[in-house]
Amino acid sequence: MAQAKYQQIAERLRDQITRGILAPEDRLPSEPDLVRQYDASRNTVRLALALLINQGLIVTRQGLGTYVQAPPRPFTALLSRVRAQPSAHHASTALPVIGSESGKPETVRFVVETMPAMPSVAQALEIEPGAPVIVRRTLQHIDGVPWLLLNSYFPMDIAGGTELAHAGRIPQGSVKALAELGYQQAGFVDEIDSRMPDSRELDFFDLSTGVPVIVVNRTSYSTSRPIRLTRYVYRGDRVRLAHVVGTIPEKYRPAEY
Amino acid sequence: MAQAKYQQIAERLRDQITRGILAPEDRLPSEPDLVRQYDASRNTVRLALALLINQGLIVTRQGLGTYVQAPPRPFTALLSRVRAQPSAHHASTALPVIGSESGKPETVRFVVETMPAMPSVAQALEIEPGAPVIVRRTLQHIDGVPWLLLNSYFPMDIAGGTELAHAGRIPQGSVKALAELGYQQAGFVDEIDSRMPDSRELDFFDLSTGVPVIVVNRTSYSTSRPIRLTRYVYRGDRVRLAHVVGTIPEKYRPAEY
DNA sequence: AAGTGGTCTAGACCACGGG
DNA sequence: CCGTGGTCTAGACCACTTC
Repeated sequence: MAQAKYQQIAERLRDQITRGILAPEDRLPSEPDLVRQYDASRNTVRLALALLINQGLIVTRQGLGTYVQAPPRPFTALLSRVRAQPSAHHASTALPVIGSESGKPETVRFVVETMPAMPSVAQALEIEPGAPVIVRRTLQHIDGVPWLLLNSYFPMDIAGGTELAHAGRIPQGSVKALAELGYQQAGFVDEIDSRMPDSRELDFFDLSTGVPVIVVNRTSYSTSRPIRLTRYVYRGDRVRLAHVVGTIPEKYRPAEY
Repeated sequence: MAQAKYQQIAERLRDQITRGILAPEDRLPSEPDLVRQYDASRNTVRLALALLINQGLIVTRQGLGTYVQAPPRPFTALLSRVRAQPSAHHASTALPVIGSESGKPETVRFVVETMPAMPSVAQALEIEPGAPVIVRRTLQHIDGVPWLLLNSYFPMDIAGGTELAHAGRIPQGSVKALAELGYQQAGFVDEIDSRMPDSRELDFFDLSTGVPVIVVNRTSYSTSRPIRLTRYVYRGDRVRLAHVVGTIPEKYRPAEY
């Protein structure tokens, strides 16, 4: 046998999906049907389905059936827009959403707390691991869909005792607040990763298996030191990052540019 | 029962990994051991392990055992470096690699062909789906590790019959080649997605389940029209994208900036 | 040869969603 | 109620790695 039976079944089903024989939203044959169709045990059929689930091609709904996943990507977060004058770079709390069809992000939860720095946070902020940092956490929905988990980390010696450590919302934005504290932002580095969600992210985004998350780690610097780390976590199935450099023809620009 | 048994087993094992009781590279108990330890059937144990595999936490090696996955991320691709003068933007065939430890990318395969445009390509280039486009395909390794799948698509009316359609390597780069054809690049848009790999990508990168890919779609424009679509596909477990804006302190800059 | 994970079977009961 | 997917069991044989 060249290939395992469950892989053959998965391949046949995958073919039917990519060829359009099974269209998005269509129901696959039930598991007992597939057992008869491919002369396999139910466990083998489920192994085949698990492969397709992990590729994000299908989803199962208990009591209903198994369905071809329609890939929806309505939200685009604007990583950065670069034109001749770099002073125009935004640096808001969350990356702006572009595209006309989606609604505005709404914050469904917001907390400020002090906690010991995780290793990755400590490394970015150049402090000792476990040293206290101020964390501002935001959960955001768009049109009722959870789309963004946002954590901002500030070194204790910069933000301790300031409005960053206590205030709920900061109207003028934390970049301005940092500038008023004497830490003008001179630049930032974005590091973009993709990985599978942890249990917290799985829970908040209500993700099915086979959906990764996109993580943007934005480290902001004054002229001499790191002053902030902002970590954006997006669901990979609904969010795409955009990044515009130079001049592009007018008609290709999303409305909000 | 509040939670399925296989989920409880997975949770216990996940705890041991995150707490460091099971360190990276450590071997987990064998499946028969776990069967005894948790009083479950082997299939249930394997369901638990499948969860952790899909989160990228462990890997199995037939005949050897199951091991805690060490997360290696040695390669960083530079998406864009933005300073005061935006003319300094690179626009090479592949995004440059930064960081001193990794070797140089080597092209292991390179082909040029003409084929009908897939819908996503047609949309980006503003041509009819199925219309012919010229595709330049590159596979790249770093230190023997496959890291990049790169496809560049050119509209037929621009690149047809030119060196872009025939030549092997283009020494001066395709951006310059396009400029010599009268299509000076005025700007580009990057759209960054994350998803699970398809079978081609799985095969080239030799990925285990639970590892997503990062896709960068870079559409380049002249002053009036799209002139190129370049699609970069990176493995999510070894590659991170970087993006630098403004001025950051010298010591934080990777060597190649 | 022995131990590991990979594949497969046959059957059971449960939980959910809809008529 | 019935059909759907979700969970679980017990046992079998195969393929790979090491000794």
